[in-house]
Amino acid sequence: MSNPALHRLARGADFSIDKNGEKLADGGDTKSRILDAAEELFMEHGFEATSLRLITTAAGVNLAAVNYHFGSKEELFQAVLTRRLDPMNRDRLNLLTAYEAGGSGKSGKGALTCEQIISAMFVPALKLARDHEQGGKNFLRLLGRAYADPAPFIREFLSNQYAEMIARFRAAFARALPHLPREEVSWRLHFVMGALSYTLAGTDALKMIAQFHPKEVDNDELLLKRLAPFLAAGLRAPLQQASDAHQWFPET
Amino acid sequence: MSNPALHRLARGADFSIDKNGEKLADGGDTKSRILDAAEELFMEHGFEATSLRLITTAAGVNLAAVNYHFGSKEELFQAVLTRRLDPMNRDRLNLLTAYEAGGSGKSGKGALTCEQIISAMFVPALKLARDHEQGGKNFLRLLGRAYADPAPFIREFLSNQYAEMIARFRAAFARALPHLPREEVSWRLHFVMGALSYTLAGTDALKMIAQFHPKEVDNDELLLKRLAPFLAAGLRAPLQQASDAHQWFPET
DNA sequence: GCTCAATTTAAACGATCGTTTGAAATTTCC
DNA sequence: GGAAATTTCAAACGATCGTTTAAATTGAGC
Repeated sequence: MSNPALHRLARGADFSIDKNGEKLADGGDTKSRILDAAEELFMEHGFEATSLRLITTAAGVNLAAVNYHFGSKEELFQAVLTRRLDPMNRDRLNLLTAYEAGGSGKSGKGALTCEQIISAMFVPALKLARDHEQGGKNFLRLLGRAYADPAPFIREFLSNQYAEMIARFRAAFARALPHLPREEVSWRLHFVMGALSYTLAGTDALKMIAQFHPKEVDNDELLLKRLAPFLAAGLRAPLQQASDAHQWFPET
Repeated sequence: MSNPALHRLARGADFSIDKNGEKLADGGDTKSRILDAAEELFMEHGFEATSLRLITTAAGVNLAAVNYHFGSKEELFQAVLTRRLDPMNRDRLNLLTAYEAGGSGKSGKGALTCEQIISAMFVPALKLARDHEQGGKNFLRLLGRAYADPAPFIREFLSNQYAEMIARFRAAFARALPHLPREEVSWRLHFVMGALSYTLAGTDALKMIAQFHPKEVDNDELLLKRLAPFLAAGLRAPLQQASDAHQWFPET
């Protein structure tokens, strides 16, 4: 076997705490411990500023374990994202399919409402924010930051991961908003995804604005329940005519 | 003089191209050349992934010039942000003051419309996107990415830079939307700033969605003219009642 | 119990990082 | 034009990075 990255066959061992109980190493096998520690540290410091030594120390494993089990630091980062992003986007597609099969849309035959489509996007993210005790919320913030990361391998990875979901949701919004040109629908979908990812990632910037209500800062559920009506109203905004553009910005 | 970082008194030399015309070193003195190169490279690769050797080579200056003129890599990054962010936010405040002095608001005595407030936020950003031949657009993308950067010194710097502007615009929105609770206004302002920063930063993610119209991708003016009506509609959305929350998300 | 593959371990690799140093070059001021 | 201050320069600093190596340890199958 020349490629050590191919040795990743799980053995099934499920030990718990470290033998001397020193570190905060989580339960599970080596790969899971690395993924859990990397998820939290990548979220906290970003990809470039998080060293493999920091991750392996927090996970209570040897430094070489990352390259043995995942191949490289970049592949570890992709594995951290895939572990939760893949099921979340699959849930989104399944939810959208279920809504479309129900056929209770109000804006045309077979078309869903904007509220239903937004719900299909947000509910799986909300499930991630609630279900896991701490891993889910860490991941949502990590995902929001990955969206803004300039590293080419991250951008390409996310493009591939989201391609199918984007296509399906753009088509759904186009049916829900038949009066809008296709490109306007694309732009508004972009705004929705941008606001969602930024909101989930921006816990720190949030304190700056909602400084009087710090108790809500880490409540992702309330956050999404405020964001969804905001975005639904934006999606239904009347199309801006070229002759009205002057009301927004001065000429030249 | 014990502190070399205090030697930053401009001499006023304004030479142009490198003596052998090799690099793409911009005109101006050493400090300006460093700032220009750093602005572009920080935008392209992010803070951590951009080395001082890359910056100084692109600027055509010696490696030690950064530490001599700015003190450290972090102080250089803050100088890059301050150079354009400070005038932009001052323009925003002046524009808001001018609108308030005009007193042509429609939603109450002395209150501005959401369109006017959004215009005061967007026009200075739009000016930056148009006026400078390439530096302004580079900076807007850099700023959007700085918003999502987890580095503590970046987050603290931005909080201080934006504190005054946030307070003024929150008060303006609160007067324009008197029926909304103060905390709801804070949330919606957060959504507006998030969508703006994400939109200005996300040129790459944008290609993923608006794939059929790549000619518009780098047209920040058209982008903001589509985003502003979207956000104005969101700001005016009716307040979500607690009894209506079930329409968005399932219970438990 | 032995074998062999899978995993873990300690140690080191070469490369690159931000920063510092002291001397050389340049500019400023009188 | 000479003295002093400022800026540039080549070189090196110690530290840390991701990755690799080879030996030690572990576990499963016969």
